[in-house]
Amino acid sequence: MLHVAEVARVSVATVSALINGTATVSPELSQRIEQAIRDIGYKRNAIARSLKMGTTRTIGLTVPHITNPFFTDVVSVIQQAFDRAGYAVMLCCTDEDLNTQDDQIRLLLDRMVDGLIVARVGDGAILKRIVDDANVPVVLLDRVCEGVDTDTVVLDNQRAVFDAITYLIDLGHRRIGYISGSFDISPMHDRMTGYREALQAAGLPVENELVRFGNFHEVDGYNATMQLLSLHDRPSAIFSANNPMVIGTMKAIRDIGLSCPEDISVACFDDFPWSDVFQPQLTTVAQPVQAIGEQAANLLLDRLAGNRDAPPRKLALKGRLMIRNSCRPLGAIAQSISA
Amino acid sequence: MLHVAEVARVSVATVSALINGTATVSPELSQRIEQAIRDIGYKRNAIARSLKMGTTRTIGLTVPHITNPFFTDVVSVIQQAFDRAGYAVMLCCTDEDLNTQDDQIRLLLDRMVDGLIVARVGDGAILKRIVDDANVPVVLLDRVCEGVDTDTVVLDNQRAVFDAITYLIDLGHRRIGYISGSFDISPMHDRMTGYREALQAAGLPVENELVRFGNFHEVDGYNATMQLLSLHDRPSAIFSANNPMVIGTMKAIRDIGLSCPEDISVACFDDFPWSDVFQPQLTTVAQPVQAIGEQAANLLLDRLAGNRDAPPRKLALKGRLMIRNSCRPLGAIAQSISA
DNA sequence: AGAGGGCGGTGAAACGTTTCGAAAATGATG
DNA sequence: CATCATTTTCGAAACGTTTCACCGCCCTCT
Repeated sequence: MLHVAEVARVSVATVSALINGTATVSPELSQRIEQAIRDIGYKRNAIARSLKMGTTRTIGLTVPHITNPFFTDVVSVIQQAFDRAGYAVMLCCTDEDLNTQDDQIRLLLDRMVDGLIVARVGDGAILKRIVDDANVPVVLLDRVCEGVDTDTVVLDNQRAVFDAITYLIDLGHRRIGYISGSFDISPMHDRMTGYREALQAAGLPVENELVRFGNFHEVDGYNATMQLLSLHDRPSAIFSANNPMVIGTMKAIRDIGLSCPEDISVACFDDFPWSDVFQPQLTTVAQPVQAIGEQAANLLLDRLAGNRDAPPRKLALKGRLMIRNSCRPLGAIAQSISA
Repeated sequence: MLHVAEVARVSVATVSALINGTATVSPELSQRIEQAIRDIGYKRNAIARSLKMGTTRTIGLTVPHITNPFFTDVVSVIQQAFDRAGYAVMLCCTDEDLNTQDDQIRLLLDRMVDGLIVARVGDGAILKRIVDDANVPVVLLDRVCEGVDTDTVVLDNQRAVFDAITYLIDLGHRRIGYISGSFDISPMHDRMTGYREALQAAGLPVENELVRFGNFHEVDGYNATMQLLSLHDRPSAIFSANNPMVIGTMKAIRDIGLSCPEDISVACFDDFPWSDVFQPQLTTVAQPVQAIGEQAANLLLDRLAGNRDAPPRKLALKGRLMIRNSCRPLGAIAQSISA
């Protein structure tokens, strides 16, 4: 900029004024400056600008796994939204690990991101502290966090699973296996509650042996399913509370020599692009990923636009049960249908 | 830092020296400074540091679509690699659009990223100019670029498709439909060449009506497949040169009332996590995503470590044909198998 | 005892912007 | 033509670091 100013024979203040339109500069000087900018190929240094302005026009986004199709889609939507608004987004994957998450949030905060969208991992205590003394707006995505009172976008997980399990019950299933992720994130807790309540509402017992826990990965779903299928009285249906784990479920079913839906019905959380192309077409709870991503982006953009003092806004969106052919009717229901 | 210096009754230079370990500071002062840092909750401002140092420890990464599972995986691997090295990564999705790509690369360059990994889109001319006058190392991913002479990691696309088509031919297929993305990116060109050469090597004609072009999206695959299937003499197999398009292919096959592999065989580029769980299990060309991501990261990290003058390095990795059950033997071969 | 060499510490310049108050130029008015 | 108001331009400080040249000080060696 100094160089431009010299070539155009003006002061740097004038160049800055022209570039930012913060003051009127005469046509004559404008032209000289613009010419100089072109000649030199000048590009404004956003780092220096950020230092002075105290804003980077960059936000941080952390998700547990980008390969989980839910997060893939949400990241994609959020990236587009901020791109439109002229923001860059720094992406971090925490790999469901608490320490990694802390490090990454600190990394982002160090770099003076203007805001943060976090699909958090683990206990919220550390996150709360980090967020409190960093003075940037934060929106929590997918997972609420006790004690962190900030904008939030989540799914109504309890209701969504309630509906899915009720659907299975209506099909005649009585023993329904349930594979959960660990309880330290809210959706897993809420989904489990939905499972329990659906059973109770139908007068069915909640049996501990039918509930298994895994760490969100395919292999966990595989192991959990193996355990469920080797029960003395095995379930006739399995619901997996997350998407990567259901792959393990399907592989376990295959490896044990059973088939879906003939021998066992399967449903899971999170839709994916291939779900209605291959057999079996998986019955899933689809999250409104577009809406979730957009709402999260909007909440943050609104804060960034200056609306700092509004009370925290909590959005809970509705999931949608996508009924396909991976769950079959059982018992009396099946007979009345085939009759 | 000024504040810390005051509280610890030392100069800022000493604080800086301690934090960075660039000079020895006496145990006494060290302790006072560390205490002050804790008391105040001081965090070094990475922006000011970047301005002074001329490095941001941030890299830019642009991909056409993060929802394409190939790019999802590669992004994930790259993110992890740079995370380990203490770099942040800014992610941009260009949506296969040239202008978007230009804007985003400029955005990244403005923000003074230390390096760039680009899965480019469209013609390389503008990219070349942008990259030339920005003075940062660039590695090209997945797609080479005429005239831009820089580090590159690609797949040996021609060979990979050659093998896949040859496999179909060996199964007895003679009329093989081919759905390509547009030719302005190198992989599509090379894959097409592989298709042609495989046919020629087998003494088969390359028929124009069997080759269709799309714009990488599911809907393009759908339309192209519809066209292929309504040919007077329709192909017995279809190869899709990209992954999202094959979803369209499968939907078109279903909608037209055919089934795979009984009526038509299907294979495609890019493996995905569900490919061997559902029916049909798709035969795919798997790219070594882990290696591709790591190599790209390593090339860039090496440049960032100071190795600026080494001549451009071009890596071509091998794909792997994952044979599953979406392609069936035909004619004499089928009979000899069933005999 | 004086010279030389490390060591620990500091002041101040520099990175490339934005911005504020003041100065200069211009135009309008009496 | 002097005065005032308005518009345009500018100088310099500031943002929060790093770094370089320099300065005491103490130790060691002749």
